[in-house]
Order: sequence, then C-alpha cells, then structure tokens
Amino acid sequence: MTQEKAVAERQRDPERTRTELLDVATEEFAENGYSGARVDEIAARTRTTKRMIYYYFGGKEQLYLAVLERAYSEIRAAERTADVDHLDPVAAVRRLAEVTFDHHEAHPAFIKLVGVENAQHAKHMNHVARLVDLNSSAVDLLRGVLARGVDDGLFRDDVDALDVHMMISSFCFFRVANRHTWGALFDRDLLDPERREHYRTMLGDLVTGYLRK
Amino acid sequence: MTQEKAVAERQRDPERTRTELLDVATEEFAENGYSGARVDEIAARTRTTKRMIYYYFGGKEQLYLAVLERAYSEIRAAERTADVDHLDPVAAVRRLAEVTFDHHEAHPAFIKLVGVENAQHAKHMNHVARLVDLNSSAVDLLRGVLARGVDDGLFRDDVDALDVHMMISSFCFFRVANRHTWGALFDRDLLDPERREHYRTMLGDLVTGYLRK
DNA sequence: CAGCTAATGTACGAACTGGTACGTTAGTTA
DNA sequence: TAACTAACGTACCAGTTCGTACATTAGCTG
Repeated sequence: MTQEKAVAERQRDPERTRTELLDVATEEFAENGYSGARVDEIAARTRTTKRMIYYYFGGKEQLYLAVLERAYSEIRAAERTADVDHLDPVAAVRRLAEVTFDHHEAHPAFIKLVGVENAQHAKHMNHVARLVDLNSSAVDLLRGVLARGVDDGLFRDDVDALDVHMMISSFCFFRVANRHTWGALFDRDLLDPERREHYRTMLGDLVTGYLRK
Repeated sequence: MTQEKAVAERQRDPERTRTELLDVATEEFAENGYSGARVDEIAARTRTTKRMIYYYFGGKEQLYLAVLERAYSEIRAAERTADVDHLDPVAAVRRLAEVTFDHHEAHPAFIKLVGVENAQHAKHMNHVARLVDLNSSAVDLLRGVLARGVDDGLFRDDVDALDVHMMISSFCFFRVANRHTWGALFDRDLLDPERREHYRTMLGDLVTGYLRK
C-alpha cells in the first residue's frame, strides 16, 4: 500500500515522463505540423522540462518519429479486434468499413498526423519499417472477406482489396480531415453527431453497392 | 512594336511582381504549410525582394490569404466549364465526377492548401467571404443533375447533393493528398499514370452505383 | 548510510525569421 | 526636362526557437 502510494508520488519516473512527452507531442505535432510545433511548448505542457526531450528522444525530429510510430501502432492494433470471420461477406465488409469509420472519428490526432506526414512526402515514415507490416495485415483481412464473397457468387471477381481499402479510407479520412473547410464553405459540420449514423450507413451502402455483382 | 518590346523589358512591372509573388507563395505555402513557409525563401525565388511582399500584401498572413483566394477561384472557374445539360443524368454525374477527378490531379498545390487551411481550422477562409458563393454554385450544378435523374426514375430520391459532392471529393482528395503515406505503406503510387484510367472509372462506377435505384 | 548514476533543472547561446526604417530610382506627367 | 510618385533595394533589429553546457538531486545498491 505504501508502495503504491510511493509509486504515485515518485518524483522521478522515466516511463511516465516519456509517455507524457509523447502524449503532448502527439497533440502538438497534430495541431501545428512538424515545423509549427514548438519544442518549448511541448515541454511546458508537461510536468517536465525541455531538457528531457533531448535526454529521452534526442531532438525534435526523433520525438516526432516516436509519435508517428506509436500513433500507427495504436490504430492498427485496434483494427485487429474486428472479428469478421463469423459474418457473411456482405455484413463483414460493412463491419470492416464501420470499424475504420469509428476509428477515424475517435482519433482525429492520428488523421492530422497522416496529413502532416504527407506534407513532408512521408520522408519520416520510411524510417519506421515496422509500419509496413502493421498496415498490410489490415488489408489481408479485407482480402480474405472479398475472396469469400467472390466464392459465394455475391461479389464481382475483378476487384482489388487495396482499392476497396482506399475507397473506405478516403471517405472516413475526408470527413475528419476536411471538417473545417467544409464547414466554412457549405455550413455543414461533417462530424455532427446527428448525421453520424447517416454517414456510417452511407459508407456501407457505397462499398457493398460497388462490390455486388 | 518598340512598345511591346518596352513592355517586355520593363524593369518595373507591378502586376508581374504581384503575380510572381503569388505563384511562388502558392508553392511555398502548399509545400511547407503556413508556419513552415519562409518569407525570405519566397522572396528569394522571385526576381524581387522581401520588401515587396510587405509593399503589396502587407505581410505573411495577407499573402497567404491572397494565395488561398486565388487558388479557390481558379478551381471553381474551371468547374463551371463542365457542360452537362445535354447529357443524360447517369452520364452527367459521371462527367461531373471526372471533372473533379481531373482537377484534383492537375492541381496538387490546391489540395495541399486545403490541407494547410484545415490544419488551421479554416480560420483564414472565413475572411474570404467570396469563397462561399463560388463553392455553392458548384453544388447547385450537381443538384440539378440529380433532380433530373430522380424525375426520370433513374436515381434514388433520398439522396442529398452535398453528400454526393463529398463522396466524389473524398475519393479525389485522398488519392492526391495521401499519395506519399500510401506509397510508403502499400508500395502503390496512387498517381501512377498506368492506373489513372482505372481509378477514374472506379469513381464513376462508385457514384452511379450508389445513386441507381 | 555512503556512494553512485540515472534523471532532472537552469541558464544561455547561436542561428533563424518576420518585419521595418530609410534611401534610391524608373517612369510618368505637366 | 523638371518634378513627382509608385516601385523597388539594403541593411538592420527584435523576438523567437532549437539545442546544449553545466549543475543538481532522487533513489537504488552494497
């Protein structure tokens, strides 16, 4: 009991310091971009100091890299929880689309980081080899479902899984990424909870409609 | 004749200086974001000096605003050239989707600016009131086509034009905006000319498939 | 509890960056 | 052609920002 209390009161806690820096840095980089994020600002929003960024990560760039890796790891880990083997192909595709939909909505910081990384021509991403495996496994899942659908004579047989993944991603991505310009130009909030179910259904209709023979 | 030569050799040419600054600034802001773009760098890439940015525009922010306004004006002007009244509804929708598709592909800098503006919660866009009119007219065009399709008994009657516009935009936007991360993660270049026709057709199938009764 | 090291804090510097004061000149106009 | 102004160039400043040298201490270990 005193132990637990002692842990909670520790003044020095490397893991907590690291995690705290990553959490704040994720928000900062997502919100301000790579060059827009301020090292001083990140430090100021933690219980620790700027010195620790250099102590634990080495510098601004390595901190950004660590943020990127963790963000992708988290989102793919969540995707693997989708259990679609017991569903019929049409329902399974719809389910996968919904998981992606929910995920994008729940992780706006991740979406922004993807935008930030693309703005830099994905030059940092190439340094994180592990990400490739993480992502391809997500597409494998979809590929299996499509194959089942073709076997059952439900789906077209000339469709590429990666294309379908892109179709789903683009819809989900846009809704979150372009929320603000869309709101300004058309006076419609794409993330309005009132319209959430509508868009979720729309995505499912869109994808299954495209796949159906 | 000497007049023409004189014009070409003018050392002082306000319009050319302004245009040149806008052109370079568009590239710089698109490539590096608002805070990432450097006023010195923009000036260095023109025949003029940094001083002129402050002389003609007032500052970095006003220059960015001018860039944004011009970029949107151009893209919407091009959209208005799509003549779809003589096409049947299905072909017309496909045609509109293709115009958007072509446009996104031809103007990567515009796509990036949209991303930059969203990163800033579209706070600058609100200062350019004219943009709202420009954009809503593009949707009006689509709305008309959809209404014709419904009248002809070809399309579902429960579809919102703005939703369809979003569907089209998201596909086109994603393909250009996320080109780099997609390439890094799945080793597929979404802008590969070899696959261009495939994606263009896919978009048309997707949209008309969704609309069809 | 002495000694050691990982962890942390402080203070500062060098380079960068947006912005401006001030001087100069091209080109027009009377 | 004299005078005037819009257009342009130079030099510099003040604030910011990443990074680091150096000092300090918490907490473990023998």
